[in-house]
Parts: sequence; C-alpha cells; structure tokens
Amino acid sequence: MNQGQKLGGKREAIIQAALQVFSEKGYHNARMEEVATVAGIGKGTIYEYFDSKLQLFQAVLENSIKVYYDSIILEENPSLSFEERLRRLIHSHVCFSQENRQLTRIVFWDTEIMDSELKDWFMSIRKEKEEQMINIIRQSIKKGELRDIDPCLLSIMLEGVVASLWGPITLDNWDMDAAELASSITDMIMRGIAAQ
Amino acid sequence: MNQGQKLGGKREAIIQAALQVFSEKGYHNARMEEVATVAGIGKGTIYEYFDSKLQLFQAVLENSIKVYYDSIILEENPSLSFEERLRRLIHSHVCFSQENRQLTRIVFWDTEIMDSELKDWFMSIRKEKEEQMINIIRQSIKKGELRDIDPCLLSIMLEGVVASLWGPITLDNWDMDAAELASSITDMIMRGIAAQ
Amino acid sequence: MNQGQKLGGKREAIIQAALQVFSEKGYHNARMEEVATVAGIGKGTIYEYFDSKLQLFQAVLENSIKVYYDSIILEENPSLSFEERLRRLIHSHVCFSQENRQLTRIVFWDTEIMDSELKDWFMSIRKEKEEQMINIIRQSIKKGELRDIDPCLLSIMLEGVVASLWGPITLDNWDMDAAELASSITDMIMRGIAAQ
Amino acid sequence: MNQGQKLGGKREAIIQAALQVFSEKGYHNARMEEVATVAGIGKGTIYEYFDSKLQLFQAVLENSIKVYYDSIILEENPSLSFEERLRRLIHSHVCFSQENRQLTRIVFWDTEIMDSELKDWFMSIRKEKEEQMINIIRQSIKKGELRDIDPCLLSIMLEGVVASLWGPITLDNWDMDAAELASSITDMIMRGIAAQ
DNA sequence: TATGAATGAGCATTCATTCAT
DNA sequence: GATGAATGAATGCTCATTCAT
Repeated sequence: MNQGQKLGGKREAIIQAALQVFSEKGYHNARMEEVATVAGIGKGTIYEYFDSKLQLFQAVLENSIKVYYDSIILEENPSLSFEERLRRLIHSHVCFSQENRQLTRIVFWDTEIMDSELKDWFMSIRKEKEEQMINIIRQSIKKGELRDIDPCLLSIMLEGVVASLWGPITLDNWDMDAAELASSITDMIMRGIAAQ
Repeated sequence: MNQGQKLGGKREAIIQAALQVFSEKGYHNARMEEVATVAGIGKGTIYEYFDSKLQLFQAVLENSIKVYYDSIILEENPSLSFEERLRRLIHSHVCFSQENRQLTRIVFWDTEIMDSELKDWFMSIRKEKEEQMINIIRQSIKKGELRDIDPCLLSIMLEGVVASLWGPITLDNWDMDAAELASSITDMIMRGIAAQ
Repeated sequence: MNQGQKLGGKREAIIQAALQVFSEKGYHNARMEEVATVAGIGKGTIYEYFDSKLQLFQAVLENSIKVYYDSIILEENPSLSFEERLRRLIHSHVCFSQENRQLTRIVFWDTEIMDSELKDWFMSIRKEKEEQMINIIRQSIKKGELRDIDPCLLSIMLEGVVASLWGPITLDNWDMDAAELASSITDMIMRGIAAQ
Repeated sequence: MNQGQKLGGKREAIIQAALQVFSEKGYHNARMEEVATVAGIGKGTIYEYFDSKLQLFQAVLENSIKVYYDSIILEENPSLSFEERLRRLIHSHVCFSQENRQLTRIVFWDTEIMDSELKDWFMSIRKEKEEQMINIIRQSIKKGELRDIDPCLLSIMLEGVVASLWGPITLDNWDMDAAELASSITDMIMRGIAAQ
C-alpha cells in the first residue's frame, strides 16, 4: 500500500474542502464539521492531518499563496522590455483572479488570522517577490527604460494597483477583457495620465 | 431599542474603547467584557447603548468611516490643477494613516463583518466618493489636463495605490515624510514611470 | 399632605400594573421595567414599595386571593338549603371568573412561584375556606340534607369542579349564562348523573 | 437539526433527568447544567439530542403526556356500564398520580411553557380524549344509563374532579386506597350527594 | 421621594478538540 | 487509520437590583 499517496490524497482533499468553506464563511464562521462534510470524511479525521483549525487554515493559505505565485509570471528574461513584463504580470494576475476569486481573497485579505510564524513566512515570500520586482525595476532604470524613481515605492504601488482589481473583478458585472485591461493599466503606469 | 439618545460622552467612550479592542483583536476575538473594562464601565452598560456586539462594531465602523472621509480632502475647487488635487488627497490620506493606524485598518480591511444594511450604506459612501473622483477626472480630461483614459479604471487604481500605503505605514520602520511621499507618488502617476 | 394616602395609591397602582403584566406574561417572562411603565412610574420606585420581584408577585397574589374570596359567597346562613348555597357559590365563582380572567388564573394556577412562607399563608387560607365548607357539609349531613359521604372528599371534588370551569370560561367562545350554568352543575352534583 | 435518530438510551436518560429537574425546580429555575449532571453526562451532550432548553422541556412534556394517556384506561367496551368505566378511569388516574407525582404535575400544570405548535398538539390530544368521553356519555344517555345532562359539561366536570385529586395525593399524608377512593367518587358522581 | 443609568451575577448555547471503538 | 459521540471552556446577553442625583 502506498501510504504516502493515500495520506497525500486525503490531505489535499481536506485542504480543498477547507478552501471552499473558509472562502465562503471566513475563518471564524467556518466550522470544522462543515469542512469534514464537504471533504466527505469524518470530523476526527481532519485532526489526523492537521493539529488545529488554525493550522488547517494556514495550510490552506500556504497552499493558496503557492498556487498564486506559481501562476503569476514575473519574467526574469532580460530580453523583454519592462513594459512587456508588467503587462504580462498584470495579465496573469487578472486571469488568476477571475478563475480563483475565493482563493485571491484569502491570499490578499484574510491575513489577519496568521500567527506570527506564518506571518513571517508569508512576509518572507512577499519580500522575496518584492525584491525580485525591485531588482527588475533597478535594472530597467539602469538600462534607461525607466525614470529614476524609488524602486521600493513603485513596487508597493504596483502591488496596490494589482490588489485593487480584485474588488471589481469579483463583482460579477465587470466584463472586461483581461488582455485589454492589462494593456490599459500598463499604459497608464508607463506613460502616466498627464496630457502630452 | 437603543435610540442612542442618551446623554453622555459615554456612548462615545464605548466606541473609543471598542475601536481599540476591535483593532487589536479583530472582531471575533474581541470580548465585550474587555471593551467594558477598557471603557471603565460595567459589561451591561454597553447594552444600554448598543443592542449587540455586531451593532457596536458597526457603530465603530460607521464612526471610523466618517472620521476618515472628513479628514480626506477631495477638493472640488476647479482652480486647482488635477495634479495638485491628487497630491493633496494622497497627502491627507498618508497623514491620516500615520495618525490613525488602527482606524485605517478597520475602514479598509474589516468590512467582511458588515451586515447587508451597513454594507449598502458603506458602499453608497464609497460610490459617492468614487463618483466625485470620476467627475473630477472627466473634467480634467476635458480641460486637457489628462490624457483620454478610462475614468473608472483610474479611480480604482488610485484607490489601490492609496490603500497599498497602509501596510508600509503601519510597519513602524517607515519614516518617510508625508509631503515628500505624496509628491513622489503624484509625480509617478502623472508622468508615468517610463523614461523621457 | 396625606402621605399615607399617597403611598397607598401608588402601591395599589403598582399592584394593578403588576397584575396585568404577570397575567399576560407569567412571572418569569414579566419584566420589572414593564410593570413600571404600565404603572406610569420609574423602575426604581417599585423598590420603594416592594423589596423584590418575588415580593411584588406575592403581594399581587395575596391581593388577588383576597379579592377572590371576598367575592365568593359561602353563606353561613343556616336557613338556606345546601343546594341553594352551592348554587350561589358556583354562580359567584363563574361571575368572578368571567370578569377577572387573568386574576383567576393567578389564584388557581400560578402557585408554584410562592415561597414557603407565602405557600403556608396561602394554604392556610385555602384550609380555612375548606374547613368552612367541610363544616357546612357536615351540618347538612346531620340535617339529613346530604347522604353520608366523606366531607373532605366532597370538598376537594367541589374545588376541582369549580376550578375546571376556568378553562372553558377563558376560551372566549363559551357564552353560557352564569345562573343557568350554576343550576345545571348544582343539579348534577346534588342528584348525580345516573338515571332515575 | 436533531433528527433524534441517535442510538442510545442516552436520549431517554436525558429526558428522565430533565423530568426530575424540571419537576423539582420548574422550567425557568431549572439549569441545563443540572440536567446534565443528573443525567451523568456533559453539558454539551444534551445539545446533541435536543436543540434547546425549550425543546427538551417539550420532549419531556410530550413523553409525559404519552405515558399518562397510555396508562389511563378509557374503555370503549360497550358491555361495561358507564359507572364501571368511570370507576376504572378514576382508579387508573389515581394509581398513576400516586406513582408519578412529578410527571402528573407537568402534564396538568406546566402547560404555559408550550409553544403554539406543541400547544396545538397537546390540545388536539386532550380534545380527542374529551370527544371520546363525550361519546361514551351520549351513548350512555341513549341507553338510559344516564340522565339527560349536557355531555360537554359533564366531561369538563369529570376532568376537574380528576385533576383536583392531584393536590391531596402529592401531599404525602394522604393514604387512601386507590380502589376505595375511585369507588367513593364514582358513587358520588353517579348518585349525587343529596339524601335519597 | 422618585428616578433611571449603571451594574454584574447568571445562564443558554457553541464548537474545537478528544478518545474509545 | 477513521470515526463521531462526548465534552466543557468560553462568551454574548438579560434583567433584577442598586444608588447617586
């Protein structure tokens, strides 16, 4: 018997069920019993795989963050222009958000639940991605693609712009094309909004 | 039940205590008894002024939102350039965030608790401010101050940029000057980040 | 100023208000505040006249019992036949019940609330009335008006018959004439229900 | 929620414990914790079987009423005389009351707690038994066993007489023989109390 | 005397977690 | 391993009672 596989499959099923329930109800209103029901297993079984509700949530969060960052293209390829990279980043974020509304919310909004250990881990991942972004910005400035702006500030702003799209996207009456949206935003960021 | 007509600053004191406790612990981990203790009153007294924990939270939220929007300058004055208006908006937001860290978090992040009535009220306020912003953008486009961009999209992006500042601001090691920060951001938004 | 009168009047008003509220809601669901409101006074004032909710209820009960027994004719007049006395007793009970539905319920049904002291007092009053009834029965047996039956048992049964009328009377669709009802019941009790 | 389908005698044990506690303290003064303690289980376990205190009480009441009516013989057998039937009815009631003092009280006196649904159910059972009794009375009148009296009125009176016995029976100093008591009462009812 | 704002003991109920099967 | 019946700590809320005005 392939125990590892068996374990892994059930663990995964629990995480998927928990993702669904946590997304619908939020952490505090979600009940372990409902997670078990959705996963099609008994209540006690969850505790074979996770020590507590908090740890289960954090596993969900960890998983979601991984899935998110795996799907986001932050191309290191130096042959691409910064503008093209930015467009692709925004495009992949919009596509992801449209396809994983609940998951996006957990990644971006339900971070208050995290204990300090997870928070550190989460921050370190964000930091890593931020550093990556900052590096790309720095190189682009050197190459003369970008003006001499504060790379940190730009990085923060870009994150804000990207995050702000989740609201309108989840409100189902927004039928904007992802590619077009990415282009519009990229254009605004690159060339600014002032006339001329 | 509670017409909220009772005399004193006691209602206000409860709201302040609740703001503190809710901010520290979050809605679900906050205990009514702690709110009472912080307010320096008995547990039952809260219920003389608020019908339930939820209503108390919503009163806090309502109050916070009012305070926030009262402090944010969104100048209608048409003699000012759009750039100047934007700079002032960001500047007042940054100042507010620096002085009311907890409050900012409640206004921007803890909205999942709201019941539908409050949500509607909250959305209507946001909508109103958004409309205001969109109008200003439209006029500025007409006047030739801004390029012909999508006003709605810009409005959403600006909100995202502004919201994204809260994280770094509340992390206490960020010692940026509000005025300088506002100018930098405004400049980036107006002129874009591309070279030339 | 006639203080005694003033006191008495307010005390009486509280008892009347309490009677109404206790009757409608029952002891445990009645709230002191509502009693005060109905009495047109402040909550604290009740405690100027009664030490506690329980004592107020007991005052109401005491009052109700007095009013009840005062209105019930249990004629000692030996020139009347037992049958006539019984008819008058039932008639006055029916009339009282029709006019004081709430009060009757309190006297007959809400006795579980009483503390032991009040219970003793209440039982002693009942006992007294019962003794009176038993005496009348004994005399009537001696006089040859009644068969040689157990006076205690008859007394209990009569109380049961009388009490059983409260239900149908308070269900408002019972439009029986009090005098006729009293006659029918008396006849049944006196002559039995067997044919011949 | 609670389909009441769980296995064990545990549900029954809770009802028995609740019967005891409710009888001793009355509904409002009974505490769920005491019910749990008496049942020898944890507080939360009660809620595995009953949704609320009220539903537990109603289950107790329902159970008690069933037990009562199951034990009361209201013979339809037409070969028996009305007098014999009445004697058996009273006899079974007295026996039941002596053996289930607390339960009798709940069935006859604590009906104010019932919600309207249970009240309807309870009333319909009472109505059914009353109809049965009224029919027997009617037939007996037709057969010439009884005088031409109002069947409804007699039914009510009999209920009153039967109920009135509970008081003396539960006061422990009443040591009357059930059979003898039933005979005495039946005799009084049948032949009346007047001499000759 | 009259008031009603303030109080806090008391209790029903929830739900994460355990553990015997 | 898997289960779900059992548990009890935790907490929102009520309302009789007090007491400063």
